[in-house]
Amino acid sequence: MDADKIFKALGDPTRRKLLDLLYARNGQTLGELCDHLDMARQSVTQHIGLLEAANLVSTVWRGREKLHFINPVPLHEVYERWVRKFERQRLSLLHDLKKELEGE
Amino acid sequence: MDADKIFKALGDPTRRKLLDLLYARNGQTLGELCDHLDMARQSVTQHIGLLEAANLVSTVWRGREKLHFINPVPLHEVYERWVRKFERQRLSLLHDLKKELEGE
DNA sequence: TTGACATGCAGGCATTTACCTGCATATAAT
DNA sequence: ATTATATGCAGGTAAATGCCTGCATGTCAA
Repeated sequence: MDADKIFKALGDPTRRKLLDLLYARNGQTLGELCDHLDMARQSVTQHIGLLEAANLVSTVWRGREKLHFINPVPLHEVYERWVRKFERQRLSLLHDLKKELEGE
Repeated sequence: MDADKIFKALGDPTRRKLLDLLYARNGQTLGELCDHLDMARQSVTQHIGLLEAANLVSTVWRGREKLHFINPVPLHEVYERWVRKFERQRLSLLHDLKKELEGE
């Protein structure tokens, strides 16, 4: 997994909205996705390009139409590497802070 | 939670390394963190500023030293909103793709 | 076969980002 | 008191980013 591409792809509201749009209905065409976004088609294409590069979206051509599908695998990998790892610290944080404030 | 700040904060290798450094030993000072990074102190300060803005790192002053602590809460919120939501689609993706390739 | 439709490609511009250097401030140590 | 240490603040630059417009290509439909 390429954490850099994944997080950068997710670090933009338009691209997160694209994921939500595909979550609502998977397999939409570029044009359909554009209908929900207030920007030029080419800008949407660029955003989708980053989502594809991060492997968050896969596409299939059907005639002249390009269909878009969510790929949730990278999200899960992000979870394994960047969320789960840090979860065990959740409860200890306050404790650490207090210790430090008391001069340890 | 501010997804934008969180993902943008995570979308940089230096900042992810900072989180890993703090995971290895929580409560490090700025100087200690700088020792592991090959860039000017001020650059590290800026990176930490973004991590703080995303609430991924909390700091405490002890005299002239600034101590840094991971806050894993935003990561968990990211998981709830951006990973868990999409997990149920994991198995259905291939099915969707095949359906589309067959002309639905 | 001609026109309409869905998309790609190339390039241009303004903003943001990631880095730097130089100087200032506050705390600790001698 | 004076010096050393830890950090902040201000500003400058090059590269990356996000948006656009104009034109090209390939597919469907009349």
